Amino acid sequence: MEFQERVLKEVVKIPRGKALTYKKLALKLNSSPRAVAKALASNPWPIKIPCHRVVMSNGKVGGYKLGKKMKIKLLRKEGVRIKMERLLNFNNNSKFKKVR
DNA sequence: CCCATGACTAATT
DNA sequence: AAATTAGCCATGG
Repeated sequence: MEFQERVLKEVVKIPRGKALTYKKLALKLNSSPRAVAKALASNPWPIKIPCHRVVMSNGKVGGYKLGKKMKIKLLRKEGVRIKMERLLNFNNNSKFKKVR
């Protein structure tokens, strides 16, 4: 199974209004955050796959194929609160970052 | 096969 | 607190 496919399979599991970091994805896939990011950057279906729910480990939103503006807009639309490109309530150790 | 390139991170300055 | 630096690993040339 291709690496990118493994990444996307995980990404689709992220619930609405929540976010996962590149790092956590990488750990789960025994890879590196950079490799994960690269896989998402070449995401063939930026609409179908919710890759906007993958953020940086420091709480900043990180990049997006269609631009940060769009990424933030999508997250906000799902109820995620963001200030200065940074997610709020980014302080828990649960599997997914709970926001809202 | 070798090398450069990132939607990144952690440690250091 | 912001900027640099050194690792990271899948991918494409």
